[in-house]
Amino acid sequence: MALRHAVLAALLDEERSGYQLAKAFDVGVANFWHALPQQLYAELTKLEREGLVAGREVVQESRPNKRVFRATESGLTELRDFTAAASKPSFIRDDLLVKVQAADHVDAEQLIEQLGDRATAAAAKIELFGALLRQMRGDADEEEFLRTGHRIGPYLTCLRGLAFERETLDWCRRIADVLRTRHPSGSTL
Amino acid sequence: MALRHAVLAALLDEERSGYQLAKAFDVGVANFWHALPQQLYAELTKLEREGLVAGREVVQESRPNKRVFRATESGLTELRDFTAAASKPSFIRDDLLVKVQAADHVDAEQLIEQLGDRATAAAAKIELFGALLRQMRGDADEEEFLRTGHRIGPYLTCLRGLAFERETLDWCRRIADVLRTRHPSGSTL
DNA sequence: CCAGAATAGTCAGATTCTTGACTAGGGAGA
DNA sequence: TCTCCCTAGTCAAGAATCTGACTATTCTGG
Repeated sequence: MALRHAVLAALLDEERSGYQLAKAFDVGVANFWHALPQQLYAELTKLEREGLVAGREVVQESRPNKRVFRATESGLTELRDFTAAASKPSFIRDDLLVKVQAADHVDAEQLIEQLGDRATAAAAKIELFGALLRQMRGDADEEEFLRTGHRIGPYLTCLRGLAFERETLDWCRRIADVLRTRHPSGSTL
Repeated sequence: MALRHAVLAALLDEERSGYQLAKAFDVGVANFWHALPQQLYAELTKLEREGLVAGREVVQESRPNKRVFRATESGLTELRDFTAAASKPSFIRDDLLVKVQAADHVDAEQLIEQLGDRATAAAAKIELFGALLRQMRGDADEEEFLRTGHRIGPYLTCLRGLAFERETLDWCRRIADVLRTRHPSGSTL
């Protein structure tokens, strides 16, 4: 039941359309939750029916009209209740880790390649999150922004995303090194 | 479809019962995949029907009998095919991050408390993973173990788990500090 | 002695998430 | 001009996951 709360959290500070949400919740961007467009449109429909978000039609020229949503007072109440309740523990679920778990039994070169792909993706996210953070804090430095800034929630989750991707990048490189040392297969030094 | 591969990966090196798997895939322990007992028993049934794992009854005294499983040759092939295919990108999905995203709109003290809870859990996992790593590498130091060790797959995923939990712990503390600075509410310094 | 935890599973039902397709108009590049 | 991508959504079906309950036996702590 947390998708709805993630959506509410995203609609607190600004109005967004389902399409905009879909882009924010995309795998390549999301820093606090991930979901597919279909889930988001469905959830918005439910949230609106329950009065937790309010929608508004925006007529546009030269592109399709859209409906934008904002969290209502009762949406905020719902989110506060959610915050008051215990958080579920987070856990790891990652294809790549499964492959590494089986590292001693599978093709090392394939694994190294996949670690490289993941590293590339992580590097892209690091760039993205770095830019996002700079944009959010504006002229202030981080300490100052976090002390006095206006809206720090998104900044804090973005910091988490950044740390996570950095960790991913380091780990991928380290593991690839270990595997290369054990299997000097390519011999293309 | 990755649960089956996670199970196969767990049954490569040693026989395990569903019950043992269930404990290894528990939220508090899992370092490469998480699943509930029900899922694991169901998956084992399917895997055995498809010949990817082989089960064997073990009669026990003073406790219920059990069935232990091991990956078969065709299970290993399946896992190799899985390794050859591209990995799905990993993503974040965490209640606590949703709450932090909404930090500017919810009760700071509750948030700080939850960050503390998560930090405690992370510290416990750090202990656990540290002990696991020491046990796996035995007398060797890490570099040596990773160069010459026998089975490094589980070690590598455990390293990832450890790094992740350390990152979680640091982040929780940092965010709690930030929130305390902005809301010197308790005034119980 | 009795309660509760650990071992070792099973079943049904609901919810959530993913896959894949489909509509429709406008702008940009080859 | 033709095609592809972007905006902005919708629908259906299936797979994966979670909630919650239920059966047995044995060992352990109070």
